[in-house]
Amino acid sequence: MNSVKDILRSSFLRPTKQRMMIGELLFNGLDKHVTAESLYRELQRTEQKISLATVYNTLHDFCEKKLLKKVTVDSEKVYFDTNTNPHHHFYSDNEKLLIDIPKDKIKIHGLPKAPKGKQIKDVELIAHLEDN
Amino acid sequence: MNSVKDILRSSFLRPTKQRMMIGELLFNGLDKHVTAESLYRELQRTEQKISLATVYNTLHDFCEKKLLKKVTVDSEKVYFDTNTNPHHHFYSDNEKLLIDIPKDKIKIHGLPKAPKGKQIKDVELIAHLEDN
DNA sequence: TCTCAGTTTAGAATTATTCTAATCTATTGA
DNA sequence: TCAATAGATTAGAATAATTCTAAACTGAGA
Repeated sequence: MNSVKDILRSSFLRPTKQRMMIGELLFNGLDKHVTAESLYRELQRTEQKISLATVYNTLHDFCEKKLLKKVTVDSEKVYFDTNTNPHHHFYSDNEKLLIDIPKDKIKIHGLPKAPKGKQIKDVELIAHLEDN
Repeated sequence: MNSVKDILRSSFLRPTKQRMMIGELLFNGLDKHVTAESLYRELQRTEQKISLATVYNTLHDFCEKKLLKKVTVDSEKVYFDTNTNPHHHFYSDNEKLLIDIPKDKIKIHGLPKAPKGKQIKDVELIAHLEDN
């Protein structure tokens, strides 16, 4: 089985109560987009209280270990995506809502090569939505 | 001639000293990427002092009038792009540097249609760079 | 069980940005 | 040209997301 404890272990993160709690919420198989704030609020409802600082620390630790992907689509806050495979997003600026677009749907042609001394690390495509 | 004063007038913005100064710096024909902070620093060097609040106000006003385009690539700060035509970007996360990619270079195929009730307003592609 | 490096925490600090309320000024109509 | 006023500018306070700090805590190996 691929328990949260195993996930943490294989990323060399000590499976502390707090990390376990956060892991349970995030790694249940479904793709999720959370912010530090939204996750913190969700955690508040449980009995085990976790500080906001720990939520930030944990999200960053998970990111470093590639268990999460940081998504910057809105200057107001940072989203963390449990889908770490390459893929793209719809984003509704109004509702602050992120929706995944599977990578294989989209084909990008003609990307120029990176400037000297650089290489392309990641291509991010965001289709901004508006109401119609 | 297409002076800054004319640009402001045709956007129904009163050509005040401050807006003129900022316009002179931004609309000299070259594509520029600025942040409120970088523009403020640039303005500090001139004799006419402008407050940071005015820089923010002006950038937002220019944005509303489509004289600038807001670019969100980094959660730390917001960039404003004098190139308001559709186009894409390279972004070096290390150096915090934005580089334009002309739109016609890149072809995007297979974009799914927007969710019900929504339409695509704008497609933004960011190729993140790393050193090699 | 003991120890300690790694974690968590509250609260302070920082940073970008927005707000507020007072002051100033570009425009317009007389 | 001038006075009135709507729109702009400003300093500084306020806000919000995030990071930092230093002290207290804890999981895991000896």
